[in-house]
Amino acid sequence: MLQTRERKTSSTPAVITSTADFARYVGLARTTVSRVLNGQPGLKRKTIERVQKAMAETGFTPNAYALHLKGKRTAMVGICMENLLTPPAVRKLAALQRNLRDQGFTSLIEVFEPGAGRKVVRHFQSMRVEAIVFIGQFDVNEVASHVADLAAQNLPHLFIDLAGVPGGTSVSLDRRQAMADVMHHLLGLGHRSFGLLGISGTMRSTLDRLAGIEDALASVNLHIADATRSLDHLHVRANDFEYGRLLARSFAQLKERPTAFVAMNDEIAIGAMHAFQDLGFSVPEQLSVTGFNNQDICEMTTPGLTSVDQEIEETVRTASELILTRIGKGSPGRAVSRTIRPRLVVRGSTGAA
Amino acid sequence: MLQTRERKTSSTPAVITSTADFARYVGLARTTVSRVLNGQPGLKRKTIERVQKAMAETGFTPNAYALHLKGKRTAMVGICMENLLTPPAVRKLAALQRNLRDQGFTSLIEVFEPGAGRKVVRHFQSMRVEAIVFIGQFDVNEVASHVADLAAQNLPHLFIDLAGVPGGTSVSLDRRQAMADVMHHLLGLGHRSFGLLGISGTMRSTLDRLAGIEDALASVNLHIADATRSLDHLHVRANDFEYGRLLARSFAQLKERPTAFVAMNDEIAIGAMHAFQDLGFSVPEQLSVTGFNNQDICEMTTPGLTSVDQEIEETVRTASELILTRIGKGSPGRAVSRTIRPRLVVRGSTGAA
DNA sequence: CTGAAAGCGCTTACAG
DNA sequence: CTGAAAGCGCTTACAG
Repeated sequence: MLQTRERKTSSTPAVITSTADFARYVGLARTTVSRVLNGQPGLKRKTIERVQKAMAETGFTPNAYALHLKGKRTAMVGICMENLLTPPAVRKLAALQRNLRDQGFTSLIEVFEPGAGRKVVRHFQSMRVEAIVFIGQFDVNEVASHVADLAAQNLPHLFIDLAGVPGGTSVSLDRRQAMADVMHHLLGLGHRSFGLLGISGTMRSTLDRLAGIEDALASVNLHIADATRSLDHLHVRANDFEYGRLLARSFAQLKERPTAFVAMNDEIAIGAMHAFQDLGFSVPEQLSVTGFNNQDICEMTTPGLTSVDQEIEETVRTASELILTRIGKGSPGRAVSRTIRPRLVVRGSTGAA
Repeated sequence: MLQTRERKTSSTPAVITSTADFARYVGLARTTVSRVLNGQPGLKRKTIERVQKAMAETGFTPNAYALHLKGKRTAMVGICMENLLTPPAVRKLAALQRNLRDQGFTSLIEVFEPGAGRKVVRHFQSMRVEAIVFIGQFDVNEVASHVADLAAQNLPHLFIDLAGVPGGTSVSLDRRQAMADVMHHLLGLGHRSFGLLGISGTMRSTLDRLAGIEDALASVNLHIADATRSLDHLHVRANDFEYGRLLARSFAQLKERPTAFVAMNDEIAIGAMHAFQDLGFSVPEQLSVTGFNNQDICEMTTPGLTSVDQEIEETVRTASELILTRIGKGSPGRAVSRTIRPRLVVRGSTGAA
């Protein structure tokens, strides 16, 4: 009793780091304390209260490392992010983290840089996460080797937004369909010549988009090489708004200018639309512009920006269900690719050719 | 040897979960494997290679929980986020995570919901993080109790963007100065009547902003109650763009309309500016608008939006240095409040009254 | 309720 | 290089 008093009034009480210390502090056996901490039956209410009071006083928390060593589930999921700067990716992260937390899981979040991914995956494995989720675009070959590793470790994984990884399970927007929808909309308005803004490169998602554009053009007997034009090679992509602006200025100087511009994302589209407007072109009377992601800003431009909604809620809901089921089964299961249907949102930035 | 072969060719090899299993697989003693894993000297190159090959084959990772139980540092920092939806907060998170990772630390990221914060802090403690960083605005009283807890546990903490927590160490933008700068700019342009957009409530950061507004007005003998007007109570804040739009429409109906509008953030400012323009007001000829955060979009509106830059790089650099120093010392140190000087960026949305 | 013991997966001396 | 042993902080029977 006296000892306890002294501790409490001491200005720098020794920090309690183990149940042994803590049991001594409360004046109970380690075993008893452990039973209280784990809510086991057959304890006097007074004992329980004593322990709870002491926890509040000392701020003691049982060491998670010892707990999990003893076999308690880690209830952790590792999340590999392409980056934390792309708004739609962060929205997916936020939604996923909320879903996982609601089911009692903690998220370990790491940015997964090209080439340094192995380190992240290893770290997640050493933390004995119960699953790994990848959000964003990654190099398919690099990531395929991780998929094999994880399968060998019996660890479920899931790609959000990256389809086509051998052995990979994924939930992703049907970008091919999305671009076909955009193109059909523009073709229906009479456009036959298209400027592509930022849609280039070898990333899987870009190839999917180009395939969708090709599909739609083929349906009216146009060939993508004839009907589209890209000036992406002329500028460096840093700030997307600025990139869109630069691309638009270059397109404006072209002798045979496309009548419709299809952008990689909303930022590039808005940058381009503003640049065109500054140069005296009226949108959509003289030219049409489309974005991608349907962010809040699309409502804020004049005219509003036609864009594609990713249906993030549905994507993340599907992803959460999939991964939680697999965690529950304790097995990665077989590779599955779920596809989310995009939604074209038409606004004032697109009009008749 | 035969046994090893069998394992390797078996279609579902038993998952190796401990150094004991692994040592058996390689055909070495546990001690030897452990020494290789920890890069200790005095080992034959051939032995090292054997172990490395086996690691690649099996994907085995030593259990982090056992490592840390043995006394290895966790090298983890807990980050409590107000939310993952505010772009500047996420940018701070991204920068902080990068800085920490460069120093060998892993970030545990959790959203810290009002009232449920204790759970997050406890979880971080149980994971034996070496420090806890809070990013964003929180209830000062709630958070003050955690500060006391952490001090008792000898755990360093840091608030990014929340000053004024008793016992708290913080790095934060001088919002009072920021708003004084904005107001001096507008006063210099001849404005004497101001509409406040979204600057209301009892959060510390809001009080700081109002104090800055008051300071600037006092310098020209104006009283804040006379010179400013808020209509925040008339609308619900959900989508900030939309909120700005709604507020502007209400202000437009006022008989005595302010000539300058000072918004909580860029989104509200842009929403308001667009609404005013739609109603036929020209900006900045008939009225001025200012934002806050200086996001990329500020360059994208017509006219460009005058805004305040948070100097995120400097903020996060200061924060990283502070927290890493304290982790290094293994002690929370005494409460310190570092202040970051904001930078007013003047664009076309502000002009003479 | 107490107290002694075993064991989770590691590392680190220690003797061979 | 091997092998046996101790110990990190827990939980869980087990005997009292």
